Amino acid sequence: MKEHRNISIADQIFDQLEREILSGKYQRGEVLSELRLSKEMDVSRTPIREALLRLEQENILKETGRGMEVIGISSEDMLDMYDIRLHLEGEAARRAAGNITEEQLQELLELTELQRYYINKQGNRSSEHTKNLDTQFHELIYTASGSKTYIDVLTRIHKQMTKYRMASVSKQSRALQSNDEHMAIYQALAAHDPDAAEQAVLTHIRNALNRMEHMEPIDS
Amino acid sequence: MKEHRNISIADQIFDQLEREILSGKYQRGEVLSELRLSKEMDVSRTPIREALLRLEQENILKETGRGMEVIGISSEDMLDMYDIRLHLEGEAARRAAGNITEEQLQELLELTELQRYYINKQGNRSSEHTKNLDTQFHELIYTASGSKTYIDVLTRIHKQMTKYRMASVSKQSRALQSNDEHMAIYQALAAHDPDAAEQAVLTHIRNALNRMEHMEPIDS
DNA sequence: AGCACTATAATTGTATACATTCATACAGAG
DNA sequence: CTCTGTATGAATGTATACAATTATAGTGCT
Repeated sequence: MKEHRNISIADQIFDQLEREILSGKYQRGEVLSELRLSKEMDVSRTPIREALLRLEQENILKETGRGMEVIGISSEDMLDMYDIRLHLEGEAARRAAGNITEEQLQELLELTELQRYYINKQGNRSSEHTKNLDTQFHELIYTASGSKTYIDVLTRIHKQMTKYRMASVSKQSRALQSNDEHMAIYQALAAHDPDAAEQAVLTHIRNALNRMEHMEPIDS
Repeated sequence: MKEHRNISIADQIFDQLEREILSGKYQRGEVLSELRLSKEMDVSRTPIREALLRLEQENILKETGRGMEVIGISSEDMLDMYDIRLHLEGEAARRAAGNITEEQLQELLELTELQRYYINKQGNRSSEHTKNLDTQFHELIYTASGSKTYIDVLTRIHKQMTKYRMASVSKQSRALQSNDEHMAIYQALAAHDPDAAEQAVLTHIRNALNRMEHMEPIDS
């Protein structure tokens, strides 16, 4: 089953810009101009414009009248997003427990183990890898829920949260705790136990919220 | 306080297309071509393309490889959306009960009474008016919740549901029951009672779900 | 020195031209 | 009659040209 659409330049630019914004290359408040980006990337304004438009719809950029500004997410917004995840992600996990395939379970386990490896390694971009793996872990569970609507809503929210979390440092001990929780989620899903999966996910989100509230944002 | 952005042609086309799709002018499965639309509306492809792109991001259109197809929402998707609303809209109502202004309450009451008028009138476009007022009613409550995140998530979902609901006929008796429930929600909000507001909203959604499951889709 | 006005530069919004892909229909051969 | 190949048309994707708005800096006047 092949995709019916080739990867366009606009798609690639969208992915690239999203990565660069979420990873902090473009700081909060910075204004991106179409012309500047098109010169930097050596393409015309058209695909750049398309990519910026999509990023605006994802609440990652905001139109200001003279360019697209990298959105700042307030800590209040962040709390709301955790709140919504607490209301939705347990149900998504319940569904995933019933639907997840052996192949998906295998991938979930690999993501978890790889994340642990990077946390222990403590290398240069280790923190970035750790967070990317966290995103892949949760989005895989959303996918396994089998519900297009749940996938859409939760993926959008998780992306926005990533942008905020990227701008913070986290201690190794907390990262290890989070990784343990991922393993617990994996085991509940591997046992196809909806109740256990729901509880493991809710515990993980509550703890993540707690960890965030005790984190110091970096200056940069 | 004026907006910093003028209403562009692309914005207008986006609004117009969304209305036309949600109201059923373009049927599910129909493919919209940029060139055709640009001729019909006598503008260039550029703003058309931008509008279609935004509609795609709202899950109202889908890229097919040879045009944008009007998305069909399955009854399964519809159930998921009700499910998510049951998980989120109670909390939004709780918050609204605390934040809603007198002016918003006044508007809520007017929307409710106007809706009752149209239901009783049973005119030509009465059903369309009724549903538009329903949308305005719920979106006003989302706004009153004061949370950008709740507003975004719930508004998106409610829009998609509207598209489905527009394609169904509903009996006058059920419309009146729904309107009664709106009035109950209004009264709970007017009393600034979070518990009552949550319960009234949850009851309304459960009943709406029930009403939908007993509805006959029109053929057209 | 300060203020106002003008000119310029930068930016988005829109139109249009060009490239490319893909489906479809038609014609010709077997 | 069927299959295949080609040509044509329609659609998107991209580049570029043009219009209009706005911020900013500079200059001249008081």
